[in-house]
Amino acid sequence: MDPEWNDSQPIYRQIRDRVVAMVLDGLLKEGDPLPSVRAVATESRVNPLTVMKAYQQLADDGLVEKRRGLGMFVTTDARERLLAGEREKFLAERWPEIRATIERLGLTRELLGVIPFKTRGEG
Amino acid sequence: MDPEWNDSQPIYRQIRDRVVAMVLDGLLKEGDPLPSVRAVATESRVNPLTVMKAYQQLADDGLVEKRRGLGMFVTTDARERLLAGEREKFLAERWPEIRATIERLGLTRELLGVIPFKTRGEG
Amino acid sequence: MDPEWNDSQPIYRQIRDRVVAMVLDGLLKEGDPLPSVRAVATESRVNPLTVMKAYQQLADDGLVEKRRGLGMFVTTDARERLLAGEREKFLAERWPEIRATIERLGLTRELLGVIPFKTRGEG
Amino acid sequence: MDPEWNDSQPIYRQIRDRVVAMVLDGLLKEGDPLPSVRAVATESRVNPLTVMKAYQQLADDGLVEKRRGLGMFVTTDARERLLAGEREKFLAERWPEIRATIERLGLTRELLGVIPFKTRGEG
DNA sequence: GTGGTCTAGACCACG
DNA sequence: GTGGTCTAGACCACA
Repeated sequence: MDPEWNDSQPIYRQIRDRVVAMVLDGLLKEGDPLPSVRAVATESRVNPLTVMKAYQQLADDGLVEKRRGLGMFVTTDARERLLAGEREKFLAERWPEIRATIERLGLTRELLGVIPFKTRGEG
Repeated sequence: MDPEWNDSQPIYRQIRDRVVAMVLDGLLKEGDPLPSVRAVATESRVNPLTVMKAYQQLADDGLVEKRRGLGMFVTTDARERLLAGEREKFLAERWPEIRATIERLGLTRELLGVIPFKTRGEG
Repeated sequence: MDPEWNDSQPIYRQIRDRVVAMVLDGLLKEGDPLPSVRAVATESRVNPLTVMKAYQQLADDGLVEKRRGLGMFVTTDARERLLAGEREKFLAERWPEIRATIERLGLTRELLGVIPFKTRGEG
Repeated sequence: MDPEWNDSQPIYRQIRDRVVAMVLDGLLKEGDPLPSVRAVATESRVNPLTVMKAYQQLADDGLVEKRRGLGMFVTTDARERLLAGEREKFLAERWPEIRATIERLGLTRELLGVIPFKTRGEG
């Protein structure tokens, strides 16, 4: 009904991932305020609790810090820590299974599209 | 406590995926019998209903067929149909998100390991 | 209105602390199931979400593990890890301030009651 | 980002406690002026309303008194009344829980550091 | 304005 | 039966 949300994953997870992506892409920088819980809830027509759950998880991960009465802000070095942490998690927890599937299905670089050989800029 | 199961996915899904992998890898060929529901349930200490659900899903996908009183058997051309179907599903439903993650994290072929350029044998 | 709950702390925190205390006191041992979310909610006349929040925190802390469809169970070595972790946290985060207060107020062992000199049994 | 404030307690409470500590430690004596709301707010980069709330609470407790146009001053016998009141509050409201935690964690005097046996001078 | 907590009640997937 | 997610709406403390 709402094309914004993917039904195969909880909404709070998608909100969380969206923020993570924005930090990784540099759209949210250190010290930037996150849109308020209420704002996101209203705009995306989602319950505030759902947004809060996502934000709480970001805070637990140290990606965001709360300032009483003011809101939530991207922490220092959030992007660097994210890159390191998410990379490790991806390579350890997701990639082995994905790679096995790729090989099992006999998929090739032509079908998958190219993955760069050199690291792209990170700064 | 039980390292056999991944908590991030339903057990019946993992059983189903395990059978699919065995077919793709050629460990289960056309006409081969699947291990009995009871055997799998006992050995993996899982509720028989859970195994049944996995097998039922395999039957619904046309990958196995029930023969009354005998059990379930891998159907003809199961591997070929699987390859086509799973490939399509993977490329459409999973790969785009995975690829976006890879790019966002700046992962390279060195870190991921090589993916063959040419299609490997499929028959 | 309900003497069970202390108004100065969130209920979910009190539920969490209650379970922690039961593990430390040996009333809940490795592998023991936690009372179900619904059971606690009904018995304590609290919303299931509130209980869930407490239980989720216990799971995040690794004190408890979820088994799909079965419930939540005390993990191996939960008590030992709790003792170590909670001790460290208490000594680092709470005790310095508490001790400063005690000294500032000029409180003595007579007023506070005795604290044992030797470690009590832990096993 | 600002190590001055502890997120687990409201800022106005922390300001209040800071003044109380200074009185108990003799750094602020009877008749001494409190730093102005504006000064504290500027220096600690806090909303003046927050400082005001802390000062108001101190005034409500009879620890300081407002003199129109001059500011706020520590009242007579502030330290003595504080000692009595805070002691009672601490022993009744905080110490029982703290002591239970200490015993549960099996903490000893060695780990906690020594608490004097005799009452130290009280003024 | 901000986030934090809670309720009542619903629907879902899993075993 | 279990936990998981979500909604709608309320009240609170804090700045």
